[in-house]
Amino acid sequence: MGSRNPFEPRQVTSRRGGPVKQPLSRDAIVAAALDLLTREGLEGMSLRKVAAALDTGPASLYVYVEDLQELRTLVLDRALAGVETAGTRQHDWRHRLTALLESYLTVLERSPGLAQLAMSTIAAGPNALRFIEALLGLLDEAGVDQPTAAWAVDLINLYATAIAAEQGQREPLTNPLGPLLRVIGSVSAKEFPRIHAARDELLSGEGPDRFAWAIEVLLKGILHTPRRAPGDDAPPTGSPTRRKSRRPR
Amino acid sequence: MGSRNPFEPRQVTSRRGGPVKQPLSRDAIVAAALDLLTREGLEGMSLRKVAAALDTGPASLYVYVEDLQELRTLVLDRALAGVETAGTRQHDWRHRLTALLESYLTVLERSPGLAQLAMSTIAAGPNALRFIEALLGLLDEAGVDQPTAAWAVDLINLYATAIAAEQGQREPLTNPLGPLLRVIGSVSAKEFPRIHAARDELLSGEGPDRFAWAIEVLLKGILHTPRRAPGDDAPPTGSPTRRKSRRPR
DNA sequence: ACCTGAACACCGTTCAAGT
DNA sequence: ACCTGAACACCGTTCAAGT
Repeated sequence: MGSRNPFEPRQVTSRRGGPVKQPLSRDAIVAAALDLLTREGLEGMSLRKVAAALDTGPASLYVYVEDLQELRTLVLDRALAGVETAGTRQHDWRHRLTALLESYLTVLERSPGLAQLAMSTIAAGPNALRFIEALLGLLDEAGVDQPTAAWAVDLINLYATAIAAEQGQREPLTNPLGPLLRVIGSVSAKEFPRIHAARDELLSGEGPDRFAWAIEVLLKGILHTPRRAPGDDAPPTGSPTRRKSRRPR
Repeated sequence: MGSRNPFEPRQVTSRRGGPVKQPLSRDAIVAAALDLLTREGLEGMSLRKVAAALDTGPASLYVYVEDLQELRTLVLDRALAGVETAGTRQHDWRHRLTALLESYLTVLERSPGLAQLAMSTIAAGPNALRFIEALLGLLDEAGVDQPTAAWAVDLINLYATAIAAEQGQREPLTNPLGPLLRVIGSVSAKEFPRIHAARDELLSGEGPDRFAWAIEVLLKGILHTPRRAPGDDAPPTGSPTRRKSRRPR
């Protein structure tokens, strides 16, 4: 029909009848991928489907994205933009830490497969950094010394991610039952007496209650396990190593 | 050449020049799959490759195995057979708990991709149950009450699995550097002052030291966070719930 | 009952060819 | 420089056909 404007290339009606086809860009690709992930899960976020959603072929994406792994990293950080790190000034650090972690969990649970992706991706984008920065701030407020806080961030982050991944895993399944604990109700008292005896407790508890309990455990443990004893400024010279290293890394 | 004996069907020299081709069986399939997983990682354990290793076509496996997901579950439990749950009588519960977890970790690290598999699989086979039974026993020795121990098992198990999965993830990568922390060395002091200040601490520490510290955190936290206060036999009627539920499950 | 070849509906990635 | 069709080397799963 009209002449082509090179600055707005190929204004074509989209397949889904949307207004206009966006020109390809890294951002558009990541946005489409996150949309697919949210609607169809991790398996649904293939390069071919992302390309199809953008009305192009899979080969076109390689201009903007190294490979699938890089796309996943970008998608994860884009999703983490939804994590609330602001934090109301009103509450104490404990409330705000819980709120921060619940926000993180909510974001991971909103897109099925995102938590799985978070478990298998390095995730050092700006939004992951913002999350870590906020965690460090709250631990500082809590009175945790810096070396301890540094490791604690890792522990908390890993646990929260793992919880989300585990819950995401059993969402498509049947019941609101436990994680690796479902066969447990019918376990033999002879072979596994303790599991049998504790089977009701093993299966009890809503996810959020367990999460809140676990966070309490982590915080209480962190507050009572400084990497250096309170008055111990210099690293000990005798080096009373905790345990023998399992292997060098 | 000779006549075929129906009880030992198809005695054919294996592709790899091994002695004889085993008749197909669930056990042989799982063994071949675990072998592939150990040697080639999670991607290498495809149904087609397992079939090829057994000198047959992929369709043949479906006689013994429901689908890939079931095969993964079986492979995981077979691998967990390597976890040492016996425990020497000599040491205290703390030593034995650490030894148990290190055995679990060692098994998960021996086969690259196994930890990932453990994160995405329910794993309620006999060997997973044996591991849980042992954990419950040690927590009981430690004086942890049963309701607390039940949730603690889940927390410890999830953390250990997640640690292994994270470490397995960066094994094919370059350096002995941190988990989501590598860009962190060059992070802007303006944008992320706390990360910048703590960057050395964030990157410090060998994997085993961090793991030992984390286990100490978990144990100390668990010992100090009973689900019910020590003298509190009945659940409280007023139900002072910890926090509002995020959503029903 | 067990096994299989062939097909189906997918993958990620590459590359020569087009604009 | 950006985009693409076609191909390559894979997937899991199904099914009719063989023994």
